[in-house]
Amino acid sequence: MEKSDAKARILAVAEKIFAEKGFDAARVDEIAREAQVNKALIYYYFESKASILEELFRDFMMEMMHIIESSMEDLFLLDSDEKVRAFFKSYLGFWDSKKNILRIMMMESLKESAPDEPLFKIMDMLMKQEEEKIKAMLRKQGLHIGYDRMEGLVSDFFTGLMPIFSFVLYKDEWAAHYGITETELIDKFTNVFLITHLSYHRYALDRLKPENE
Amino acid sequence: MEKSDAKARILAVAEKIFAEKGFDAARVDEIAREAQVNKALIYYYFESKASILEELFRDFMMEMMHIIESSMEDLFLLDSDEKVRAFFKSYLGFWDSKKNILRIMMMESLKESAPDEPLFKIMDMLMKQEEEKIKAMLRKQGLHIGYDRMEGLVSDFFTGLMPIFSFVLYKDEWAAHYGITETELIDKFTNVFLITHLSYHRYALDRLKPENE
Amino acid sequence: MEKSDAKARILAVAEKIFAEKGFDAARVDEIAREAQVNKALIYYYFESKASILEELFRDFMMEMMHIIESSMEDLFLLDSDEKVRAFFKSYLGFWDSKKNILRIMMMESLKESAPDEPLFKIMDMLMKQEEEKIKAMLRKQGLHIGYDRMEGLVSDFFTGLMPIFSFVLYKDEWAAHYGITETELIDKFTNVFLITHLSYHRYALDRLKPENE
Amino acid sequence: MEKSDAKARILAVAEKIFAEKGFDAARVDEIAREAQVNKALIYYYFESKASILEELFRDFMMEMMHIIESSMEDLFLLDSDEKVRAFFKSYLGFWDSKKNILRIMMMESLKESAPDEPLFKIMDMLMKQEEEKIKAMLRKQGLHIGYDRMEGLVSDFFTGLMPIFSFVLYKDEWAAHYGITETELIDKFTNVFLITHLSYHRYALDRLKPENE
DNA sequence: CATGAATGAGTCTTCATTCAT
DNA sequence: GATGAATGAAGACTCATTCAT
Repeated sequence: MEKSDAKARILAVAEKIFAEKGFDAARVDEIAREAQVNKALIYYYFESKASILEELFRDFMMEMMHIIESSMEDLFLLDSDEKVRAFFKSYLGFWDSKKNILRIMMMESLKESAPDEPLFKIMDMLMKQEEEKIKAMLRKQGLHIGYDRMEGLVSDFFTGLMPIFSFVLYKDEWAAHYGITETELIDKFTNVFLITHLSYHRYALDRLKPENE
Repeated sequence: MEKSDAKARILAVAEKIFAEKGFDAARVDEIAREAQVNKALIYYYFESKASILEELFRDFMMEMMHIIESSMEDLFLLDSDEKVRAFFKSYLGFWDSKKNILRIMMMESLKESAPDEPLFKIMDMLMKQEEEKIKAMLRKQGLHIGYDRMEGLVSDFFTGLMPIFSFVLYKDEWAAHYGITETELIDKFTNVFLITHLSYHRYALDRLKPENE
Repeated sequence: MEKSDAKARILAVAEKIFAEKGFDAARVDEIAREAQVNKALIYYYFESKASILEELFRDFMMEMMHIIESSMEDLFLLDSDEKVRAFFKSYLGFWDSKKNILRIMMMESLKESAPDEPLFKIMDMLMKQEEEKIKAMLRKQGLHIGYDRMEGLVSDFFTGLMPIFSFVLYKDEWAAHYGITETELIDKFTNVFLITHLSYHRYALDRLKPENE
Repeated sequence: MEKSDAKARILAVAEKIFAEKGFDAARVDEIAREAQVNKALIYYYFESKASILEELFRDFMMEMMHIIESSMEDLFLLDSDEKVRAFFKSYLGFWDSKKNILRIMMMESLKESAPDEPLFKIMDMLMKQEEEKIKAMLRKQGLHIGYDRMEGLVSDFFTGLMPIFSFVLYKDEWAAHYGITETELIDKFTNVFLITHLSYHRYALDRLKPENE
């Protein structure tokens, strides 16, 4: 039940072109040309241009779900700075590999007329998973589960995910604009992210400790 | 040299519609209709649909320049938590008032084919200003100007501006999605932002102090 | 408030082409070409191909209403065979001048998925008018208004209007197929129609007369 | 040489869909779907969409020929009103069973660009048969064959066949529109038709009788 | 026979832009 | 300034038909 060659090509090319010029500026003709299929074939596999986008999103969500369920180690249990940095960089790499779909998603979600916000769906998937880890960790450390869940969410979204997504999406242009190599940029961002975002987790944790009150 | 009424109306409506559906999905007809002007009049004032966008961006940049030069107090010299919070909230309010143009800018800048990246221009304007403040502050405290400028930039952009921009752009949907009032959401974001982003500034500063080595 | 030249031309050509090949087989391109207007201009004046048809129908109905209200002499009060024949022929001539729209209407109304049946609307308009004439006539002759209205309707539609419409629509081909001149054909049809359809009116009338019971 | 199941299904479904939306608006895809055959199979059995229509017409004509030759009693020899009415109703029932193909035929024949007019072919078949009956009848009654053949044709087509066809094609909508049951409608139409159309036959016959002058 | 995939040539409709007044 | 009309060049989508297996 693999996707046919042509269909897969259409999806791949559509993803690329949507990312390049945005959904609305993308042309079905161009997708057909680059995917080397007859334009009508696109409509054999998809109801409309919009439904290509939907399938792209759906596929991505499915993949995300599987990945999140199966792996995604716990950032906060890594026991050395080195390990934390290494893990974070591989995490960045993961999102970097999803760059195109991420870009499309963000462009679409910025429209005020946008629908149910796939961005939030990702967030929810990510959080459900993290929550369990945090709970487990807290239990191990003998702490009560009393943290401010909503604030955690706010932090993870706006000062966690958003910096990471924007980094992935802007890093190339940034590197070019400010004359810095990608490697250096990744290093600096890693520094900065670990200091900023992780300081929230530290803070949240501190708030829970009995001797802290 | 004030903008004529009609022209101003065109710009205002265009900004609204571009923000709602994105530049490419916006229709000149719709702009004309909502602005209550004849479609041809748009072409009397503007060369093309794209040049409406350009003027919108240009105007915004001009305004930003004036605002930055004239005001923009120094977040880091405010001497009480209360004052810092109050200032930050008014800062959020400022960006909130620029929401539409920000939205358009982000949508456009996410296109891989995007041009000179107005986002970076804003960043540059903001930084130039901050830099001077920081230098002044450092001088006053007798510290050498030796901090990692690029890292500061990375931090300010990815963990400062991006969280703020995304907050402004997503807060309504977020509040709706997670069932929280806007006021509460602003509060929580303020908490989180001050903890995360400011911890970088603290850290950067610490790195400079002699006794810190 | 006259229809602009171009719009009128579009309507005229559309009527002709719809009649020639049917609505579905008619091509907007062809209408544009024959009407000597830019194809896009058609969409400046009309929402869609279908709405050209609707306007054609609407205009026709309006015209019918006016004509029916203002004129339409009473066939049954004409006092000599000659006059009846002459009137009937001019009546035929009237429908002949509406041939195109009639043709389109019939084609469309034959579709099972057809909507509110413009054919019946015509019928209703025609009947409302005739009814009054009949009532007046009966009153003058001192007869009770007791005729079977529904049967009258059935007669007028299926053995009155339908023969007339089909005559108008098929007469040319008929004349060609059976090798007869149009004039002769009209004569024969007039004979036949006056014998058949009018015999119903005579019969209905007879039924009402007291001595007839 | 029976039609294969699939082929028969294609023909049946095509007939239904052509009748519903007209030949031009009917889609080969839809025929395939409803007939539960692969679209390509349609092109195995038929050269083109048009040739489905042709086969439908051809089959219908064949059937008509057989029916006409074998049966079709003589309406004018039935000796009581009751019998005439009963025969006429069964005649209506026959055409009602051919409703779909009739509908298609009429729609197609209304196109000005229509070809050889299957409607006239039916007419011719019907007439050839009737003619013989009439001749036989006349001979039996000792009358000369001197009637106006063309006028008879005109009558049979425009005030015989057309009312019957339109009755069959419009009766459902008519009943719905005028709020009458089908049975009642059939009764009324039977009344009306026998009065109108048959009065022509009576008239024609009268004209032939010597004592009639 | 049967089918999933593929395609050329449309077909309606849209849209930014321009013209004439 | 302002407008109704006009237009070229696409744009998304369709459809009868064919191919390969």
